Amino acid sequence: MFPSVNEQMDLIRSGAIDILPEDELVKKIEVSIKKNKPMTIKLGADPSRPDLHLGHAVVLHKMRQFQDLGHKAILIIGDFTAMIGDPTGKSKTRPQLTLEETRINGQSYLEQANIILSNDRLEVRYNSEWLSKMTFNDVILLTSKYTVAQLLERDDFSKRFKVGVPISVHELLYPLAQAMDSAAIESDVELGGSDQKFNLLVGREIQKAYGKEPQCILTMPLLEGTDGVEKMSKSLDNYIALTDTPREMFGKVMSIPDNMICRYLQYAAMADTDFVKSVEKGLADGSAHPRNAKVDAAKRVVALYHGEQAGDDAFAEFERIFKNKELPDEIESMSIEHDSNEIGIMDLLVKSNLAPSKKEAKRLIDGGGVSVDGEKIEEGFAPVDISSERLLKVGKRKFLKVIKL
RNA sequence: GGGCAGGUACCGAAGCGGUCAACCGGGGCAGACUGUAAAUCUGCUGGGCUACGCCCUACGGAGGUUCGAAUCCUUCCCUGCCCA
Repeated sequence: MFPSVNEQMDLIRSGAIDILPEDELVKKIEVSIKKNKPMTIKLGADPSRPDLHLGHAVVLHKMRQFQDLGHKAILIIGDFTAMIGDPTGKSKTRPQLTLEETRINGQSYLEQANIILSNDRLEVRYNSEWLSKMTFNDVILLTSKYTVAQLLERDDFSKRFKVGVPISVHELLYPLAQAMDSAAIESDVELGGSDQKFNLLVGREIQKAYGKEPQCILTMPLLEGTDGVEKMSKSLDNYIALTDTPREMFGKVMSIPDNMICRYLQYAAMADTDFVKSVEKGLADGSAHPRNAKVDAAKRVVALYHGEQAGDDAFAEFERIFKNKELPDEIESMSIEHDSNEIGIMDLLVKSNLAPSKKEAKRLIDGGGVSVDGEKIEEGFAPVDISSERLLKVGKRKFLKVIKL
């Protein structure tokens, strides 16, 4: 039924940062094989940000591997915890979501996660199921199992504490709430990003405190965003969404710094380890050209989510636009409402949402970034005749066809 | 409850009566170049106005002093530290 322990461990180890404790995991797998019973793998999902990106995908792919090995995936949608507000991030208090909103977001999360996960052996649970039922007594009981000092061990808590950035009590409770999830579903393994290590380990302790078998934890690296420095996140706008179009995906991968190529090959394109190593070597000794390596990585990422053909097409399009400075295949069009046939270029840019304000439009024009039908606009008040279709270009990659409605 | 230090644009951080739409850094955007939406260099980075000038809104909130405030005073809110 199940692959051998070694086979399983090889796959499980690939790309992981920490597996704690590893020998315990080996034992769990042995038992699983002996009893022919799948392990329960937990992954918590935060439904406050409904757009999944390649950063989330790293751990989802790991989950998929467990599924492929025959184990059972449980996706916990943190609808309850999202209602309280996520503590990660600084002093900003997140807007509280209603239960309804979290459900909608949770649904959207699920749809996107399904791009990667298999539908077999997948269970979805909402943590309000058990967390919302807890009484204050239950909370006291839970919080008595852990100490302030233990909670302050968490890196970001201790840093914030030291520097004097406020920490609200409910934020301290967050790891405990998440740990409750593990106790509730009796997970064997919990997956997460490396920043989750602390929370995952709390899960172990709380499971023990509630008389359950403690879970093992597995952390995956946090993929850097397209800037190559900060971790990928929506708020930093350095992310590649799972639902990005092939063209966007390709372009965004091409925008990563060269030193991120191998990292992306491994964790964004999910290329196998040997291949990544060979590219690494090639780049180091100069036998591989960074641009070509990056193009290859970009193609692979697009292929992973849109198919191989899409990868090739995206490459062709990229060459056309950026190397040959030609026009993209398809350009969106927009009808503009206006009284007369002529409209000032600044107004046109604002109306077509290519600039947020006329000031900004002016800056773009002054900077030489605006052209109409291929001709650079030099003057802010230049009139544009929109009785027939015009091609607007702003910057290197914003194209829009406009015509009077 | 008491004492102290703070709250400035997307973030960090100067400014402490006029020359402040606010130094500087990061980020973002645009340009040049190129091997790419890499790297490097340059410019821009509140809003309105046919506009290299004028006007409006902005420095936690509300009042006040002043010809004039982000800068001084009062009060309120928020945060951190120390003491209880």
